[in-house]
Amino acid sequence: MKQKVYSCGLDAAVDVVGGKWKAMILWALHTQHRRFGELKRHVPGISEKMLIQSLREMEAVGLVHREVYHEVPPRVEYSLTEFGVSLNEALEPLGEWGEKHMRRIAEARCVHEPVG
Amino acid sequence: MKQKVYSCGLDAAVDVVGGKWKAMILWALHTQHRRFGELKRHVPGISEKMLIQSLREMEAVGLVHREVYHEVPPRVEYSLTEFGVSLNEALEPLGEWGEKHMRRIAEARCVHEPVG
DNA sequence: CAGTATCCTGTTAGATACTG
DNA sequence: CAGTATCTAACAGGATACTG
Repeated sequence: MKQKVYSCGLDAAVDVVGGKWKAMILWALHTQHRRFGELKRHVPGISEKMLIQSLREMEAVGLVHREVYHEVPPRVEYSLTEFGVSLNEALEPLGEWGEKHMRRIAEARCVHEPVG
Repeated sequence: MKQKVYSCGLDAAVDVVGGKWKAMILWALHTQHRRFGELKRHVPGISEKMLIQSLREMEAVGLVHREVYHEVPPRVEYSLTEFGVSLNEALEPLGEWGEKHMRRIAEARCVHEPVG
């Protein structure tokens, strides 16, 4: 990957939480730390591939902490770092906005193909 | 497009501001209304295709208003609706977060291919 | 349980050329 | 100026099968 140059803060933020799943994963971690399987249940529709991929990227940026317990069966717990918590807080207003206008958004985004 | 069902507010919000450009376009409109060409200059790197496409989608959701002036040469001005303004406000903390941690993010996201 | 490894597809976005 | 049209590349993401 090339040197990234962001043109504004939003650009950088979107680069980090962008994609279909990261914001939701972050949200799922905002109260407690969770195991891989737990997360999978908490983010409905996500595949194992996308879950681990998103987690790894967020771990690389320092948003998420991964703790391995060497037990049988294996246990791995994911949690937010301080950095992750701060991002989550920054994301909160957006989440509320989406919540509030969900119906309107859903309606606007499903009537794309005119009937007939 | 199928009926959309969002699993949370963030999901819905990301569906609306997602992609590479929309958040930045919204931002570029947050102070004043702007013409097509102005926007292009204000969102560095965007192609005309992506600009118009993003604008149209945001117009369809009601975030952006498009005003055509029948002059020669043609003039079209884009501005935020009330709805767009509210989204922009919800986006502000995220923008600030990105601004604050830009360097860290850029560093974390460019060292992907190990040397040699 | 917590992943990896492939293969495959649809969508996103870039390039280029053209128009009212 | 403000777009449209077309083609193509790249990537995100899904499906499926396998592993320590």
